[in-house]
Amino acid sequence: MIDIRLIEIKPEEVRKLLKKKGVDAPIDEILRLNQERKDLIKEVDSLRHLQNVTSREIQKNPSNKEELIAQVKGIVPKLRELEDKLKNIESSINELILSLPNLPHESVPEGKDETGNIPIKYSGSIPQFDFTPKDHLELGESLDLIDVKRAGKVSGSRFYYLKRELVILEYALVQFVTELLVKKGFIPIIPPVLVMEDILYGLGYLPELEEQMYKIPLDKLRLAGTSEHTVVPMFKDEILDVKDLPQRFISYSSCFRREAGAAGKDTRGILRVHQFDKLEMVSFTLPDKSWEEHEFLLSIEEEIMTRLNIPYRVVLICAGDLGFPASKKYDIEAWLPGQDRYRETHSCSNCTDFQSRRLNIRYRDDDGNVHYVHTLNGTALAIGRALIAIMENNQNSDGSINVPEVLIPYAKFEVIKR
RNA sequence: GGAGAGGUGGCCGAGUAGGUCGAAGGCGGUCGCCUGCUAAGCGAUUGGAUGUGCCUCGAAAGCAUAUCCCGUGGGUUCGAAUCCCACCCUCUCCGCCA
Repeated sequence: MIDIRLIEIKPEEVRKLLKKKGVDAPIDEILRLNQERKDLIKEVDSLRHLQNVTSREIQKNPSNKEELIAQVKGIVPKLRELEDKLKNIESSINELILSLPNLPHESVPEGKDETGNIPIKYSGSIPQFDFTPKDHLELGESLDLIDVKRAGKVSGSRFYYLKRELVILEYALVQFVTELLVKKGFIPIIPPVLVMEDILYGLGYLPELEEQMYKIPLDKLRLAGTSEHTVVPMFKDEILDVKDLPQRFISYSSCFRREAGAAGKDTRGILRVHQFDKLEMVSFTLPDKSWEEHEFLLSIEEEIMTRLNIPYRVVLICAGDLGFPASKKYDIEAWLPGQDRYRETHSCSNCTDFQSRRLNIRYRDDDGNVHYVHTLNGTALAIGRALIAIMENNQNSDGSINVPEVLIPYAKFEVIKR
């Protein structure tokens, strides 16, 4: 959530930045309510003060008891009334502020939607085949690595069975990435995949992703769409020690997405599915270190792609296409020969203090003062899409697939063939 | 799922016939003193939120002051950590089970 003080001090700047994100913010309404709130607090506080003083007097001077009680009883209804009013105003303000997305960073380009995104870097060489490359499903089915048909029978569309070497390759990827990140100081973690709804409101993903998340109504729980949903809120309502920052996690979990509104889109294969496994990086940092951290997370994503030898490009996401809590975001898109184009495999966001403010995650600095941390998250590897990229980029004319060199020590085989 | 216990400050832990309790005591932390250094010892200090005033161009920080916070939300009362209700969570035992 945006700091209301920032709105007070620089209302026009906030308005402008939100406009960049395509949001027409009710700044004036917020300021008006906030003034009303402050006036009410003054009134309520002075009444309470009077009440407290009188109550103490009753205790000290029991002789005047009856009279004093009568006196206080006079102010109680008024106080109740003002308190209710204050509560209402506070929740109105809250509602308004919570509906505002995070402010975009100055380095974020203008733009309405994904057409405004800017590729800023290309890396790796696109493989040249002297045959028509197959897509991952064709490869996967002929090698008996992917079974979408039977999954449809059991779970419906957009589900799949991963089989044989592809399973081993998933384990290899998990180990490869986890080892790499642990070496860099990340704490490996396997989070719960079910989340309480309140937490998702705190993260700013509900109600935004209402349609996108699986719901378990009986228990008011949701299936996490990414482990960001469960790792970031770990420190809800906590005050961290400055010595523990930055704190970095590499999380491995299944992710669940309803893909509502994507009907008919990417229906082939396992590119867009309801359930997939993902390794996700989450960082908690000092406010003045988060931009540095953002670049650091991106650099790790690039390192992983480079070491897997997957051609990719980095895309800077424009203001209009940023997620609700993100102040700046990079995507990485891998080259997929089966589609003859780049497709998103990673994303990396700096959410600044937007989530920590909502979740009340703070740290105490060396002077003992308390501030909000910054939170960041980035895909280390989305297993399904990584497998697609590996299969399609490393295929041979006979339909076999070469295992990327870095994975061979983990997978213990070099080629997938029948 | 059945039965019971409990949720207090960074931690441990007092506090229920309602009244200066934001909260004893201990540990830990910080700062002093002592010491050649460390330990011990001695002394002091040690939560968060919100508002207002001073300060500032504003914010932050600082100082002062008021209000709120003893799992969460309501209620009773002049007054609640203490009484009542609802909810959440934790623990123990039994049952079931990957």
